[in-house]
Amino acid sequence: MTKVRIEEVAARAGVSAITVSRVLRAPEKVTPETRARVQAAVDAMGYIPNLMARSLASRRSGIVAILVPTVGNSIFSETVRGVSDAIAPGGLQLLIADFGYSDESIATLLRTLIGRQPDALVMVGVMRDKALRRMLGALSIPVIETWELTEDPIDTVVGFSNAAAGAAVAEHLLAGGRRRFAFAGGRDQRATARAEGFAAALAKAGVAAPLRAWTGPIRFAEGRLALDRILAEAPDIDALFYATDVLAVGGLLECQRRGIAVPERIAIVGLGDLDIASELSPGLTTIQVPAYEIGRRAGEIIVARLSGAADEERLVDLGFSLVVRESS
Amino acid sequence: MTKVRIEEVAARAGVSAITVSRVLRAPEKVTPETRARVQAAVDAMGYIPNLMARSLASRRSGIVAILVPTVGNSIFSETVRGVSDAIAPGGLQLLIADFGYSDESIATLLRTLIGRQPDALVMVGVMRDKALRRMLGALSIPVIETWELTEDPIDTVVGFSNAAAGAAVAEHLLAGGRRRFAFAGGRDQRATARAEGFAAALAKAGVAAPLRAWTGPIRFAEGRLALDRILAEAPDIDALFYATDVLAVGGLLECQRRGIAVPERIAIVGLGDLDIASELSPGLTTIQVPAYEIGRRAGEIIVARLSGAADEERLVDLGFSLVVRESS
DNA sequence: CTGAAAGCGCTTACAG
DNA sequence: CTGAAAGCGCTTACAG
Repeated sequence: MTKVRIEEVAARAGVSAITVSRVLRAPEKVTPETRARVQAAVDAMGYIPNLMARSLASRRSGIVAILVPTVGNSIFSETVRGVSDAIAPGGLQLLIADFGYSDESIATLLRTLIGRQPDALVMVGVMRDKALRRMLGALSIPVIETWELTEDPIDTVVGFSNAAAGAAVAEHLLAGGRRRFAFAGGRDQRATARAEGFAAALAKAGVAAPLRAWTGPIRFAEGRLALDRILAEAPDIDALFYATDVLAVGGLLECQRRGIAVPERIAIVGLGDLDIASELSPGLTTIQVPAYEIGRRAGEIIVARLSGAADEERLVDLGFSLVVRESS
Repeated sequence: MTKVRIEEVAARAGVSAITVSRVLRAPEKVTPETRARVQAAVDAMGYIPNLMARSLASRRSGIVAILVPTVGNSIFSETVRGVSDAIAPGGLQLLIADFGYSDESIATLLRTLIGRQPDALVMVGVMRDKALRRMLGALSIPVIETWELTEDPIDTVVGFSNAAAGAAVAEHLLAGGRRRFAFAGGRDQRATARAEGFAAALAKAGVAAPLRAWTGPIRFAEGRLALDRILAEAPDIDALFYATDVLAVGGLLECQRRGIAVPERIAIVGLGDLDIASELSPGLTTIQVPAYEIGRRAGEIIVARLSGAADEERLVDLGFSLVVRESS
């Protein structure tokens, strides 16, 4: 297939290139007869418009860029799916990049994404870097930060309060009579916020600061190892909050294996409400977060803005909810 | 930020646009002094090349398009990650689209992806539709089909034999003395191939055909429901093969809940070797598939081909392995 | 080693 | 309702 260009379709239909272009983008502006003739030529020749050329000429790329910590199995793929579902009907396409949880590569990735002239940008997380904030703010396209909240978004932020989630877990565990706490999670912004909210609520209640266990890449095994380390260091811990469900499930299963009674001897709480959380016995108490909804809402905001809607709120708090099951 | 164009950078550096372009793409062709002057201008002005214009002029988009059943939590995201890891060093970007397991939307999605002039295309699955096969074949870019095998790929296929995997499970279960079999899974090509391989091996051994349970969207709950239906219909089933681990885990947990002894009363086998398969007790016997490696290899083939390497094999069988744990 | 000209394949803005 | 001209921001291919 030597690629068909718009001029060739036009020649076949006996019209000009602009008319073909109109039939494809705004058919109502063309008489039915012309339209039919052009459409027939398009179909016969298998013409597929070159979107690169269209983007360059129209200054509209039709691309939404999304930057995620990892394009792998994880709760973020639900957010990606939400964005995809929201923008697909509008004919927008998704350009995806992952920074592998490595903050250094963010600047480079962002520049490459921006070079592609996206009509909007979605990122998991809130950008702290001043220079990058300035660069993104100057882009004059919708820039949606997600999965956290901030009073000062670059443009718009869609998420929930990770600190409040941590506090809600602390209050729940305190109400259940727990007194010796631990927190296990990684070093990223969101886990840190959850840990801080958790610790602050505990401090307010006058109990000892939680033991902090650091985890590596998010996998079930990391949750298991964190549990082992925590119990080795402080055997009397009676409540453990994991930054995410994957870790919590690993910890819960390890308890089953070691014969540690949950929730009697130790309460376990996660965050994310993965499908599996409710399938285990005991079921995992967890913070349910609107992962899909965050993406969906981000996508909807983008579609609205691109079709000329005025900016809505700059801060969209989608909240979270504590789902109490048998593990606490 | 009013966008900076290459002409403006050139003016500031006192050179022509082509020289700026060279500094960015082939710096060794420019004298060190000129290079430094241009680079300084680029940095000072925060110039980011317009990749749409570059793509149009160079007829190289730098984009790899990937079509997946769903951009959600699933084993395919490992494949996406593999592709991403392999192509990122080469500066290629990933345009992703999902067809939500709905075959009708594939043609439309494919045309939009192709309109973006990708330098290569990866798809999960093997394309059967004749017209689409012809269209993709005529594209003159690498087209990699994955997750299955076929003697007649459009271009190159990277995967493993789903039928052989099903047969391997059957043989393992037969060797363990099982005699009354069931299979649970969806209607997609891969699940179907697994079911067929499983049934064929059973037929060869002279045992009764397996009971077939159909499942919906892949979730733990679907595995649980399939188990319930199977045992209601045929209480004497002693071996159950699920098309994927998510379903199998759901079934395994349901057995625990209902007090059905695994593997004594019923053996359960999955496919995928998700992290959680080894964390459960009993551990889940499963077929380990090279999900990440499939993507990685597809990406490597693309990178090699785009840099002028001759075609390697058109059929890359990455195999699978049976991981026997306690559930069978 | 550097640059002027032409062109990539569309759409915009203006006419008629 | 339809089209001729100009231009989107780069790179290719050729000169010098």
